[in-house]
Order: sequence, then C-alpha cells, then structure tokens
Amino acid sequence: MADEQRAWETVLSHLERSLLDGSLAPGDRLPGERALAAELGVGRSSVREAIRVLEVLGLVRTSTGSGPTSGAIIIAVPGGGMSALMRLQLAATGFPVADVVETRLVLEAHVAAHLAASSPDLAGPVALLDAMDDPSLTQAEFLALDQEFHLALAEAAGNQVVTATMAGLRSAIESYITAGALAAADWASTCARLRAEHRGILAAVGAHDAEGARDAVVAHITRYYDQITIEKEHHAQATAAEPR
Amino acid sequence: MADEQRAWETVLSHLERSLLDGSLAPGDRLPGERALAAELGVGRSSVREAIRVLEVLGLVRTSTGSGPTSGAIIIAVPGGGMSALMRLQLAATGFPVADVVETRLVLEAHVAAHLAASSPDLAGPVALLDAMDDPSLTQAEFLALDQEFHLALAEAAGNQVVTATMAGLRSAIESYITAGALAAADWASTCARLRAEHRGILAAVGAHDAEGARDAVVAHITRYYDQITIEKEHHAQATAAEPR
DNA sequence: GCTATCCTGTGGTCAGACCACAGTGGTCTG
DNA sequence: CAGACCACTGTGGTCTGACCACAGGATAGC
Repeated sequence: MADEQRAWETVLSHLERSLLDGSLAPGDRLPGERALAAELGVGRSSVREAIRVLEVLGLVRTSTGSGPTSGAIIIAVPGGGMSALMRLQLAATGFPVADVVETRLVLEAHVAAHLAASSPDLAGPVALLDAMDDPSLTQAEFLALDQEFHLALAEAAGNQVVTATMAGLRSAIESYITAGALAAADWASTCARLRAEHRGILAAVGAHDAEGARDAVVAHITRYYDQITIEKEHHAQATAAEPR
Repeated sequence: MADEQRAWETVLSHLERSLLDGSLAPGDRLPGERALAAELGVGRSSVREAIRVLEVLGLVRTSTGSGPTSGAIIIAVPGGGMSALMRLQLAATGFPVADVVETRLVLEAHVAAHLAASSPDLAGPVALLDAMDDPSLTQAEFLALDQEFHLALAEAAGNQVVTATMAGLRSAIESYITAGALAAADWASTCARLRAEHRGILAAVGAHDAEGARDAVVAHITRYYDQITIEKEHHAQATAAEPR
C-alpha cells in the first residue's frame, strides 16, 4: 500500500517522521546510508536521493571521512534551502526580481514596525553598524555585513520564519545585488548613504516610532534597488557591444 | 578545476545555466538521464540526484513511459518546493507555528492592501466564494477551497513570490489547520463565519479600502487560529488520558 | 482499415564495486 | 616512556551495469 510512493519518498517521509517525533534532532547524525538503506529495505541510491534533497533544503550537512563530525548531520540552516529554491525558481519561471524585492520589502517593513513596537535588544545590530563604519572594508565585506545587519534585525524581532525567508530572498538575489554594487558609479557615497540610512532605521526603532521605522526601511531598500536598476541599464548600454 | 564541486552539483549548475540562457524553458523536456550523464561525463546516479532536487523544488515533473509527455519536463510550480521546504524546516527546527501564522498574516495583509489599492480582476476569488457557499461541501473540500481563495487573492495581487511563499506556509501548517477544524466544536457556525469574513474582505478590496481590507484579513486569520488554539487546548484536556 | 501485438525508450530501482577522506588505534622509533 | 608514524576502518561520493514497469509508436495480422 505504501509502495505507491517512490523509494526515495519513503526515505524522506521516514526521516521527516523521525524529526517530528524527536528521534532525530538538530546536531544528530543520520544513520549511515548503507544502514538506512537496509533498515528501510531500499537501495542505497534511493537513500542518497533523499539525503540529497535534505542537503539542498539546508537540513543536513554531509561530509566524508570518519569520526563524530562525519556523515550526514542534521543542521537546520534557516533559509538554507530557500536560497536554492528562489534562485532556481528565478531561473526557471523568472520569478521577477521585482517580486523578490517587493516581498523582502513587506517582510522587512514588518520587522521594523514590530521592533519599534516592542523593546528589543539591539546590541547585535548596533555592533554590526559599528563594524560597517570601518572605512577599510572591501565592498564584498560591506555587503556581507549589510546582509548580517538586516538579518540581525529580523532575528531581534523574534520570528524565525521571517528571518529564514528573508535570508533566502536575499541570497536569491545576491548576485544581482553584488553586480549592482560593482557597477555603482560612486560606491563611496552610496556606502555612506547606506550607513546613514541604517542609523536612521535604528533610531526610529529606538524611538518606538513604528511608522517611521517602516518608512525608513522601505525607503532604504527601494532606493538601493532603484539605483541598481538605473545603473544597470547604463552599464548595459555601455557594454552592449562587448562579447559575453 | 570545476571538479571541486560534486558531480551532482555539476549537473545542477549545468541545468541552472541552461535555464538562465534560455536553452531550457518551462514546458521543455530535459535530455534523458542517460544522455545527460554521458554529455556531462558523470554517472547516471549523479544526474538523478540533481533531477531529484529539481523535482522536490517544483521545477520538473518526471514520468515514466515514452512519448512527448514522458521524461523530465520543466514545469515551474510556484511554491512547489516552498511547501516541502517549510514542512521540513518546521519538522527539523521546530519553527513555531505561531511564527508561521504571523508570517502568513504579514503577507496576506500586504496582499489585501495591495489589491484594494489597485483595481484587480477578482473574478477568480468571487467564483471560489460562490463555490464555498455550497452547503453540501465536506469539511476537507471547504478547507481546500478556502486555501484556493487565499491563493487566488495573492495571485490577483500579482506577486509570484508572495503567492509561492503563502502556498508553502499554508501547506506547512496544513495538518494543524485540518486538525483544528476537525476539533471545532461547532463547524457549521465556524464555516458560516468564515464565509462572511471572506465576503467582507472582498467587499473592502472592492471598495478600495486598503486599511479595511488589511484589518479584515488580519482579523480573519487571527480569529481562526485563536479558535483553533483554544479548542485544541480543550480537546487536549478532554483527551489527556487517552492513549495516543 | 482496424486491431492486437511487439518494440523501443523513458524513469525507477537495486546491487556491487571502487575511490578519497579523516579519525582511530596500534606499532615502531627515539 | 613519549612521540611520530602508518595501516585500518567506516564514512560519503561516484560509477557501472543490470533489471523492472510503463507508455507510446511501429508493425504484423486480421
């Protein structure tokens, strides 16, 4: 009866059930592939397909070798799989980038408003902002910190799902962000503006100004993407004749 | 040089690139597993792992047999993978249900407000509501239509990412919703209330009352989950001594 | 011309065999 | 005795070849 699902689905359901009933928890090691195959009466390749799915979804980390850190280990990277999912959906159907950005906007605006309405611990975000003031940062480092800052805000708001989704959305359009930053005509001033806007967001949050915080976030993100979009067009024109 | 990624990642990147450069588009058939394996110089099992990932992510549909509808076909089910992702993340990390609900709230509120601000085509949602008026519907059928209604709203709002995410969130807590409905003390009145609230949401949207639409959606969802939560506690008390 | 049959190609699965890798534990050397 | 060294073992990663069920198309028979 249960044979109607394919072998790898059997494995996946088994693992999902183990997670739900607590016999598997983050940090645990999965049984070896061979053991799992024998236990469930399927071939090893089917087990591997299931584990592969879990890996892409950010639920397990696999490594070779022996010892307690080897094998398939349950992690639970928030938004781990979201990244791959968004990227591929983007590639396939063209989830429009604008939709991704808009979604990010909705979530981050909520986060900001939520933070302003409560009295969260903002030590993490503040520390990140301080780190971002370092003028010796490379562009990549700056963007990484920027990413961390936004995630730290989401984390402070305390909603894991929102945090994970935001992480996924961000990484889905990471290449887009990076490309845009590289093409930025005047990175120094852009960078300075971003710093100021970040401070502004935190200030509004600290002042319990929900509307202000929401508006600040919306403006922050909107402005950045507008800039990228515009400059990308310029850049496209400038390089239109170049070979790819 | 590119050998540093695992074989199945090679396949996945290859397919992703093909999607991006347009040599693969939704509706197309992938090359056969054996052909792909030969082409990329990897084993068939590696190809299968990559395809498996794409399948779970809702990007391809596979079927056996021959003919033009067989093989792996690129579909691009919005939110196909999101469902699996959310469910498993929920299982693994214990995303609190409350977080999922709150996220849903944020997104749906945005959808409602967005719809009210524009002049969308609401024929689909209206038709669904009419279908839900059928008193002979089973509970499961009603809930399925309810799900469709909410998704139809999101679709009308035109943001595919939001739609997909909502679909994923919903399916992640589907068992929770169903269980709650089953335990509902008075399903008939609950059902009637849901119908009325749905109409209310549509009315506010139609009247271009963004705030009203937002509030209506928030109230709609919040009330339902509050009810479920309360009744679940009662149910838990009533059945506390029963064996599971 | 129509029907029944075989053929072909598809994914689905399994079994077995290697490989590279990283701890583990023993052995050898100083 | 302490240290370095090395074979052993178990892990995931991969490939190969084989078989199955399935569904459509080609073919032979009526």
